[in-house]
Amino acid sequence: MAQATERLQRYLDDELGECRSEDVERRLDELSTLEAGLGTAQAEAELDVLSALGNETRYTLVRVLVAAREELCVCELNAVVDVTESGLSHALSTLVDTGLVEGWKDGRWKKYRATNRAVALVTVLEGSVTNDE
Amino acid sequence: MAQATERLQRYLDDELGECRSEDVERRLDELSTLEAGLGTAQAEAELDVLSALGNETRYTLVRVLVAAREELCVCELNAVVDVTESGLSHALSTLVDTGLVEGWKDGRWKKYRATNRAVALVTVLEGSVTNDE
DNA sequence: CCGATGTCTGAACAGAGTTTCAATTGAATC
DNA sequence: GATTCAATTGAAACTCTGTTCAGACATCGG
Repeated sequence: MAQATERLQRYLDDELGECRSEDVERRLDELSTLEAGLGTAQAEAELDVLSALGNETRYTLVRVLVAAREELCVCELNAVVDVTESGLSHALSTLVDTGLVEGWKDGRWKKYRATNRAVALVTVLEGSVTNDE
Repeated sequence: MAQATERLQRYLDDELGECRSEDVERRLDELSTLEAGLGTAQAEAELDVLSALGNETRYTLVRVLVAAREELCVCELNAVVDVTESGLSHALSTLVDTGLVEGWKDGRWKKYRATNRAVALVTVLEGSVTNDE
């Protein structure tokens, strides 16, 4: 870290023309402020959501549920993904934990539907990734 | 899968009152249509974006770059995350690959800034996760 | 040129995340 | 109540990903 700070000093020296150690301090402060931004707890929650979606099985499930615009039974979802029934159950469980999906029992069947959060994310993602690249 | 199809038949039987094998076929078709939705290639690209963001180091970098609203030097980003210089480089590399960040050389320094895609995603994510849960 | 500095790349290891298997729970039917 | 069926749970096996280490490449100043 000491090494890195020296490099930052040289960089700021380049940028500002000159640079005292107090300038380095200030910049480090600014950077940690940026990092703090929203609370740590929230950032963690967001990260959980992202890593939940960042898996083929789970993302497929979410996309299907969003596209369906209605609840689907586990036995229907089973036809959509290529995992064991148990694997499907695990996947749905973490999706529920991250608030991307909600499920309830209906007789001996269990149904799941996408939450608003899931709809928002999938929508933005599709819109954002369509454009470039 | 044969087992699963039988279950789906029983389910549709429950739902529709009665159910022929052609009804099962139709439902399976509908489900695979939902799954297909947008092209496979696009879904893969989206998945890449999500798994790129679903990592603490990379997500922190993106959040900082989005919050900064300007380009930052690698030597500055190094102060924000807790990885080796090499690790930082790898992280930035996959972010560039997924179109979340763009970088260019400026003399002997290298600068990175968030893309519109990154801004859109982080914004929605923060908005969506703040509300409930 | 030569050394120093900034950043990147590839291979290897460690660790985390996914999937499966086996066993269990809860609900419906007989 | 016993049985069947839908779905879940926990643990184990396997896979994949993230990080580091070592070395390479490019740029700048002497």
